[in-house]
Amino acid sequence: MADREPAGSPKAAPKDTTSGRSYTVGSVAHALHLIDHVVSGPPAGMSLAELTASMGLSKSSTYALARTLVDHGYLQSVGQPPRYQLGMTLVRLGDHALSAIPLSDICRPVLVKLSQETGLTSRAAVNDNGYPMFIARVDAPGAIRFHTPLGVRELPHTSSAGKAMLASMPAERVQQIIEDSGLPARTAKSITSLADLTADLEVTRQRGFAVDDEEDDPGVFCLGAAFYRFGPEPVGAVSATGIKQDRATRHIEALGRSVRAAADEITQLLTGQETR
Amino acid sequence: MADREPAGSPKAAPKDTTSGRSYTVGSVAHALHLIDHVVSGPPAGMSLAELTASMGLSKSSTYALARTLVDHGYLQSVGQPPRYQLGMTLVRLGDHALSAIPLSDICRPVLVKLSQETGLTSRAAVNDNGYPMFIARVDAPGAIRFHTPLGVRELPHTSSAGKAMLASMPAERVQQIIEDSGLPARTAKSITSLADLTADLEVTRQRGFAVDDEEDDPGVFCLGAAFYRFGPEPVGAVSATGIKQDRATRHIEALGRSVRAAADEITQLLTGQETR
DNA sequence: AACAGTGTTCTGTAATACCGAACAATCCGA
DNA sequence: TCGGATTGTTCGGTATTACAGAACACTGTT
Repeated sequence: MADREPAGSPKAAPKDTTSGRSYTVGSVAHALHLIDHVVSGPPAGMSLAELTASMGLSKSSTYALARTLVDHGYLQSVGQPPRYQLGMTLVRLGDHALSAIPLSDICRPVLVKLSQETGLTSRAAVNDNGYPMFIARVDAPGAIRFHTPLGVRELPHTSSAGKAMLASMPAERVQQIIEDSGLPARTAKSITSLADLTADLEVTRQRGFAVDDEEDDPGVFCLGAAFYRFGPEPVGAVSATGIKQDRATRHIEALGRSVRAAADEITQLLTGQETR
Repeated sequence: MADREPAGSPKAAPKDTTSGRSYTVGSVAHALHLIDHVVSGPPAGMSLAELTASMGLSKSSTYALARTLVDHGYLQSVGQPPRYQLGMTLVRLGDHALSAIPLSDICRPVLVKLSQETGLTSRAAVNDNGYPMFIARVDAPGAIRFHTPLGVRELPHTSSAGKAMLASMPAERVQQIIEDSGLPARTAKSITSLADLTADLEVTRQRGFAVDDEEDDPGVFCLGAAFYRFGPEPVGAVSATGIKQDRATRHIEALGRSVRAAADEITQLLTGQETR
């Protein structure tokens, strides 16, 4: 998020070489921002005019950037007048990047089973310095599609996967992680004090799984459990997500046991056989 | 495919402003090529020195490009000395791009069933001007992992998905597609003449599914069937992939019926309910 | 220790990414 | 049917900056 220009001044800061240089290529940064804007734009895609407005660059420059990205398949322009949306190259690269994480392949069949058992959307995350970074998702057959994209990190203290991982870490490490992330409130129910968090983690340990009761998203309910390979530091966590009102999320104990079992199965797969 | 430079001349063409300008941003193109090199490099990642060698740029320029990509999560540098590999942003973007294609969500459960029935890796592709562009993949539980990334196009005449789609197109349209793609031989068994292709498509029509018998990859066997929405022009195709020698690929008729049934089921889902 | 590799930082300059304006091609409502 | 407003595309000129090259820091090896 710490970026160069908030697209405020049209002429850009002329001499920002104050102290330390940044060693980044400006036009490339512009291009990647362009992609970001397409992502956060409407699904139908964005017109050049819209992109130009959001970029803070001239029309012709935006055009050249978009052309370059289209030429390489990072964007595709559909229709006439063209609307820019994400291209197939990104699908290819994302798939490739995912396949480099053997964990995602290992987790997927387990998640399929978990979703069948619970009727919920189940996901797996790797431990990214205390943050859960999601690398696999399996939607339940009839379930509502959640907006839970892969490749994103959630907060350690508001997600069930995050709390599941924190619960099996020493208090010192938890504090270190929270110092980095802070305890921002995502909803009214979010945990915002270290004392509350440690209490919640203690409950989590005794219960065997973590609960996120509308702490990250209003109306969304999550259960999570961590899995391991060697020491107590968790490798990652699985989570099951549902709507709070659904009857499927009533029997928390039973669902929690399923999540716990799924995590244990992944632990088994990781420690039993060699990953490679 | 029509690209600027095959990275041949190290200094690039200095004055290519001969007739028509290209309207592309050079440094962005460099950055995307850098990503390409990381993709085709070893899974462990590439060092800066290796990248510099493959890029035809100076070390410092390559460094600046890599830094920029790392800053945005397109690459990640692991270890010390750093090795560059694909980053999580690409996972996020790829997932986002895929989710913009509703077909992929519709196909996945059908493919799961198909893989369970056949024990093969099953995939779904959309019709991209006659080329099959793969948007979903489900590996069979115990199956060998094929190198079949999503987001890539296969050739119309060497893939079972491609031939399945061609088989339900008028001869005129087939010819038009083949004029674009040509009939390059991927293996010794590949079809290389239009006469052979039309004969094969006729067999495909009568059989109800397409067969790729080591025509795209030596030792790899594929069955495919197209699915539809409105007219006869297919929307896409499903395919099941296996190793030629496996006993699983013996009973071609039975497997073909499963593939055919899966495709029909998708057609049903597409025509029955509204996609959106 | 000296060396042969790395990756990182620095400076000048030539190239080019950017802007602004003009052009073309649509889609409106009048 | 016609303007008029909006879109996308093309075109020079100039100031910015992306680039090369060399110097620096760092690590492991002979």
